[in-house]
Amino acid sequence: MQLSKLAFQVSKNPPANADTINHQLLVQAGYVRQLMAGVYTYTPLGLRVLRNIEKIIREEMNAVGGQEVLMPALHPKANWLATDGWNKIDVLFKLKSRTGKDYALGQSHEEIVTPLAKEVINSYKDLPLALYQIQWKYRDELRSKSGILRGREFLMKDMYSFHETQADFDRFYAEVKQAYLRIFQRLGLTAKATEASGGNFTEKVSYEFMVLTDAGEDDIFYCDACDYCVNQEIAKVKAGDACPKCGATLQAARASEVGNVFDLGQKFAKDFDVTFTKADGSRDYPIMGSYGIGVSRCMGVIVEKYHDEQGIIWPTSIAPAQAIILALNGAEAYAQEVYQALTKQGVSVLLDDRSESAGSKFAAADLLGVPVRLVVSARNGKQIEWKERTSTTNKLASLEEVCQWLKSS
RNA sequence: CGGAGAGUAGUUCAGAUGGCUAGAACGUACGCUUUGGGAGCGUAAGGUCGCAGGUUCGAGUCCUGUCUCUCCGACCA
Repeated sequence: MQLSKLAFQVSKNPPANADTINHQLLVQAGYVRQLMAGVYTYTPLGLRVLRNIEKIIREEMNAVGGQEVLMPALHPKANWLATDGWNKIDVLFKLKSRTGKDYALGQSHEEIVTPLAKEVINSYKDLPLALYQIQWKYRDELRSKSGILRGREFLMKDMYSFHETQADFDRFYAEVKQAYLRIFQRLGLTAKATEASGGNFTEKVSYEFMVLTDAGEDDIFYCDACDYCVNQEIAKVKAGDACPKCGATLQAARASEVGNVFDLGQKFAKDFDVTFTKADGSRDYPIMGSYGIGVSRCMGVIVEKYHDEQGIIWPTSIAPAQAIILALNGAEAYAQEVYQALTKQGVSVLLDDRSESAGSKFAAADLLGVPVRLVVSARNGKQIEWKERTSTTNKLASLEEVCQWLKSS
């Protein structure tokens, strides 16, 4: 990607009306554009980040046996009447066609996936089944806020599993919980599996995956010594209390929920009359689970966690590129050469070939937050200056060395 | 939905007590100069001052309504 041809460029001015870090930096760096409160466009570079996050999630979901589908976002009223969600869920967006028919926009997909799964679940031999998708969700929030952290439209990975027995569900539930922790770790986030209420979904305890950040909206109590963590909304403890698991002192913190897992029991299977034949010939309802990850919210939380005065600092795993080449004056031709060589080697690299001053290019590279900055300058001959975004020092290297380092990173 | 702040050039903003052709910086176009931390000089384009009413000889400025954004709250799978 050559910056001179890029549709959305970095801006010298931070946007007005953006108080939250992720909102401010993502807009200023040109990763997103706001259409209205809680609704954003992802630009070519922003979309790259989103896709990189998706890729990690897909790998882990596929690894636990999830099969990807893409369900509709536009739903008929009937499915939401079946669970009474049409009346009970106040964040459900409802709309009417010009012929007077009622529709809903998907805020989650239990009402769609359950009747869908009914088609393929006949026998215990068809279980377990896990379907997932990565899709836009719509929620009629009273107030959306904090940049891309709480949108009325947001990208979510939602998986739904169906099981023959509670034991099999418990096994899968634990596997997904581990997969989630791996996903967040790969995204550069330290997520705490937090006990929380099941909301409208279930009476049982659910787990929310919380990342500590002041930009979040949840208050949690957690233990530094072990993995105990509980949402304040159901907490029977408080900060300063002894951890019920290990006895250490509990801390209070603000956090953002980046994922959750729910034990749905047989509620939805019963609502949609999904049954299967067991080995003994009797019929039963499958046990269901649902598992969400806020993909776009993750992107926002990552910016909240990884930035400095100069701009964003993307974790390498999801950065829009591995490196950015700055073509300083007198070295434009060689910079092109380096860009072509690295691209040919499969390295994802940006080239700042704009007719900007050196200072402007340095500032843009910092703001964009690409992990490695490669300065190509007449002053260094064929040597390339390597500097990591997180480092204050740099070193000179040959094109071959740079290529090796990037390919192994 | 309650409370607070804000809507003026592509962007960020300035425009006391109402007063003539509404300004700046950045960005953009052209020319010259310049090239290691958001360069300099010159020229130019770019605005129904969110929208709709009203008061007034005269409204970006005052009044009413309305829309939108941000923050706090309520709310939140």
